[in-house]
Amino acid sequence: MSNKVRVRFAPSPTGGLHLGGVRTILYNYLFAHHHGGEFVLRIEDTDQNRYVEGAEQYIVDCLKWCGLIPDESPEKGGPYAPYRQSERKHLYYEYAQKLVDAGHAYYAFDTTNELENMRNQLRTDTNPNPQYDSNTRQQMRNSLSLPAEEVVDLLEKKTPYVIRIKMPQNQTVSFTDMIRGEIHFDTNLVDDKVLLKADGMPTYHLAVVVDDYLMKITHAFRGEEWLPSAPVHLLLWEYLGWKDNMPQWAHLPLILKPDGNGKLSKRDGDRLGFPVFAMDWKDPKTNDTTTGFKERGFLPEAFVNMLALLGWNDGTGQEIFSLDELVQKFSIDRVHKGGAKFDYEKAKWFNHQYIQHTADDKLLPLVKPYFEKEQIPIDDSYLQKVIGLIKERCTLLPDFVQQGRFFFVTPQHIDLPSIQAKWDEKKRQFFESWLAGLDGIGSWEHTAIEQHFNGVLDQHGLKKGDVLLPLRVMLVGGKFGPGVFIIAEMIGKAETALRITNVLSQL
RNA sequence: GGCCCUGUCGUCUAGUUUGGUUAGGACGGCGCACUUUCAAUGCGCUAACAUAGGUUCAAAUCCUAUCAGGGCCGCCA
Repeated sequence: MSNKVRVRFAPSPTGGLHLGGVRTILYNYLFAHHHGGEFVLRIEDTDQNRYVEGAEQYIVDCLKWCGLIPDESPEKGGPYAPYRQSERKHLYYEYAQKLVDAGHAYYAFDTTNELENMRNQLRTDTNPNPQYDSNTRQQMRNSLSLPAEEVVDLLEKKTPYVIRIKMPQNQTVSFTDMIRGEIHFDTNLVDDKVLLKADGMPTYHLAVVVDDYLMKITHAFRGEEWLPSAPVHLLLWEYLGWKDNMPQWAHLPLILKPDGNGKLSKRDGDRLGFPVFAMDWKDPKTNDTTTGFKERGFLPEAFVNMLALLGWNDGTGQEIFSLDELVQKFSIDRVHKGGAKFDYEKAKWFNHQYIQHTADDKLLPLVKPYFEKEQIPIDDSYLQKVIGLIKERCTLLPDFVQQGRFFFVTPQHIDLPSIQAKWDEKKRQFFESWLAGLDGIGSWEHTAIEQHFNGVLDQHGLKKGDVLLPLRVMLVGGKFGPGVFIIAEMIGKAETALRITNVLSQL
């Protein structure tokens, strides 16, 4: 018997991939690799009404960007293919039927309207959400309440029906969650969930159990919002006779909105100005694009590192981990139980850390597109030097353009007021004579430039602090950037002279 | 409303199993230093055991109750 760890991420391809989803993927990946196991991507596309064009490819792209590549997936295949539930449709009926035969499930013929009527009629202040359960099932139209002949008749007439689980009465269903410990449920309070829909597709409840069994999943991670339906799944594993093969469950804490409380949603990101999806998601119906972490200028390594620490830590205080380190150190019992509010400031801090620790030549291809997008003419080796000079003041990739543009193009907007605040004739004369002597500088290199600059300074009886800021503003356009003589060296003698002359004429 | 989950600085968290810490770290904020601007860096400050009762010489840690927040209650996942 093989004990190989097998986990799966099972998204429904209905839109952008949420932060929480990526974290679930990450924990799956880390757990699998830590234990030398396998990580499976399974697409749960059993709801035909929610089918969204391109959503599956988008998920695959996100996984690739994050570097969390599954061992088995729809595109890659594997020994348990197909990995798309819509392509496994034919498998589920048999199991649903088995459950009916064993008396653990039943046919229900109620129409949508009838269900709605039942809920409306039974709704009271003390019971705002009436369920289809052991209390109400006898009043509904199903193979438990109807005479056997009528059921046969309805089936023969091809009346649409669903198959529901028959929740037992007076039982306590328990299991041990890997991060929460013992959890108990009273079966009287759980409803008869639909297992097989009228269109022949399974619901999540049936599909997750059947596929986890068929795919030999050993550990199942999912969000905490699934906890209430756990007893259904537990019972299904038991009724199908697979109890000994049931995976160990771990219900992950939720990622909460930064302000107030509640689950973090795409809307919160729009409202507060930060991404929630991993990558840009363009809704094919509305054509609206929601910004992703990737396009916002995050490094995938930073994004993944940040997510790993949102609910987990290794107990040492270390915060920066490579993916390999995470694989090595991750353990499910150090996952926090409580939900974590997402902190965008901290997320940016991680990215800043990663930019500092990434070599300039690795940064080059990541930064380059942002310059191209702004149609700034670039030379690779020059850009790489610039990157080295400005990286410490860049938090997100687009910051490089903001911080480095003046290395490539003459600034259009000059912060004149900053110069004018302390401007006088003496300073003008200094700049003019320095300009005139520029050709006297032996090699156009920052130490030589600075030396020459200091010499002229002495002749004019000025202090360095008097003219350095004006010089900076003339070359850069504003009060920012690395050492001013290095900037002069980089942009060249002619451009330096040009910028100074230009600004001088405006003063 | 019912059920389930959770509760340590503003935020992420260490510490809870095996009671004894000035309750530690990080982000943020504030201040200082450095400085040629912006950053970066270094240093410092800020700030928490949800509440109430127990048990105990001693409780963040064990027990009880309360409170608060969250999740779920679809032929969605």
